[in-house]
Amino acid sequence: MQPSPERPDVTYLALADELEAALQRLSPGSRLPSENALAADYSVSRITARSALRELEQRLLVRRTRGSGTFVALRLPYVLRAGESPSWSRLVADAGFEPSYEYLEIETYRSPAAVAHRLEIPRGRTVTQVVRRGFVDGEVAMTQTHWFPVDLVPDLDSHLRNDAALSTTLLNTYGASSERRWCRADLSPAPADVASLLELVGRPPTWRIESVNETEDADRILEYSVGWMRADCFQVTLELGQTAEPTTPNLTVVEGPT
Amino acid sequence: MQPSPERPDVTYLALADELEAALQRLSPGSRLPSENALAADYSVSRITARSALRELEQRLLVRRTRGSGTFVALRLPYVLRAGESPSWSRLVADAGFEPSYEYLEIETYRSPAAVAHRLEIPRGRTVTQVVRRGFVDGEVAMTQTHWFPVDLVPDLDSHLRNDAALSTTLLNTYGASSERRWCRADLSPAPADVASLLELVGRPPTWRIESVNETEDADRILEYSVGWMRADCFQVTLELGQTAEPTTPNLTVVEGPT
DNA sequence: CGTACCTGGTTGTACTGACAACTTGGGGTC
DNA sequence: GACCCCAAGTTGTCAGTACAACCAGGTACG
Repeated sequence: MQPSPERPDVTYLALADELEAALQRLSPGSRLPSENALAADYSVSRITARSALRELEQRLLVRRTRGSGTFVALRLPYVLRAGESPSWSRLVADAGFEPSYEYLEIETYRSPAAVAHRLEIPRGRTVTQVVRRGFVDGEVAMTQTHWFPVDLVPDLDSHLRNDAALSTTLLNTYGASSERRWCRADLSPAPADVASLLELVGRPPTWRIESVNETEDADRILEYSVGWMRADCFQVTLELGQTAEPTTPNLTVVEGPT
Repeated sequence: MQPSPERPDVTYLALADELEAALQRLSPGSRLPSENALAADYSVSRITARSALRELEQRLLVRRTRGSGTFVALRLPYVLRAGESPSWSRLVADAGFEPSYEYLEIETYRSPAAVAHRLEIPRGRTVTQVVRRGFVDGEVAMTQTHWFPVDLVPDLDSHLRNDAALSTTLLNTYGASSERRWCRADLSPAPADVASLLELVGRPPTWRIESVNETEDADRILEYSVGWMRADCFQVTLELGQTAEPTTPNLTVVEGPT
């Protein structure tokens, strides 16, 4: 019927492609028809409708929550580039959405060896560990664990109660502005505990971002953090060098020679 | 029974976790028991066994091929770092495996605007397009499309027939050594045509890597390429700055304060 | 007015069964 | 020896069914 490219002969993939096309007109957060409704509309079994929705979920286009429904995913761009240390809340706010945090734990204790090494402090020195979750528009999107040397940021606990934003707290309270010393990002299945925090069933791929920030004068390490971001919430892009503007032409489609 | 952490109460996830633990002892390429065998061994239905294997596939741990079986995935590290332009075949060879290429198309035609812009040549100038697939140990792992200005690399076609390795052809035939000017990587579902080349059913996550290489003297753009890599074949990592050695401690697991 | 409960709707899991599509290896034929 | 064909084994798809887990909104009750 449609001038669309060859639909696959597999029912659920054809349905997924059709739904994907229809998704373009919907705004993030919109609700899709239920599995039963789809099954009835397209005269397929619920199994097939489910498979199509799972395929869309794997394409990071929709987000499903049990008991509630299937919703168009909100996916924010997140570019990792040399020389830039973006603030997560600013990034979300710039995209026009409301960022918020939930602080799960703020504790001070003796640093384990791995953390001390990253912070470049003697092993056993006390550090403050902060575990938090970030929400975009009320939906869980990421979780981070930060470590700070206590002699640089004492009583972080009480300050965070007044001001939820970590970076502004650091700046206002301690005058500490952080620059990124290094960071590393990869895609790995979230460990079970992280998957639970991110409300992910199973262990689908998530972004793991590990970074070390130093003080503005590059004198000491201010912060070491490990974060996990839902791949269906962020379109993470890694850039090296001065790149051209991004375009997504169908370049791999062979164009006819002329 | 085991001192293992809390197994989920969901049957297929528990089975997936059990199989994942067992996978550690297997070498890449090994074959797992068939779905029917697993169903019988663990007294579950084939549906449940399938779900567990699909979960492992989503964790990028196994690779399944219809009619053949389920095999332990071979996942090579692929690090993107400033100042390094790794050759794909060397990377694979260094890991101790046999890289090989299949050249799908080598054609010369007038450059479309998007490509000309990347190559920094006037639009409509002739370019040579090379489409190839890369195999690791006989399994499809990636596909790339390259574009070259023809005045820099004329008759690429005939030279590639004698020497399948693109980079050595460039070096030996044209004396052209390439340095990376920039590159960009992100995770996106492969378009239908790419998914077909990579033998992926549906459109699971794949790495999209776009890069521009310049001549050694940084005088001109030698090559523009867009590649797609199977996420279950490569553990892509981006590193910015001088990073510490990678460790994967369970850092997000809250350690008791002392 | 606020809280607790219930109820309908939605997604998640699990089972059974059947057939399709594909791979691999063996055996037969030329 | 080379080639073709067939059969067994394996994964992929689709159907129907049932129940579990969870969410949200409305209702009843204190």
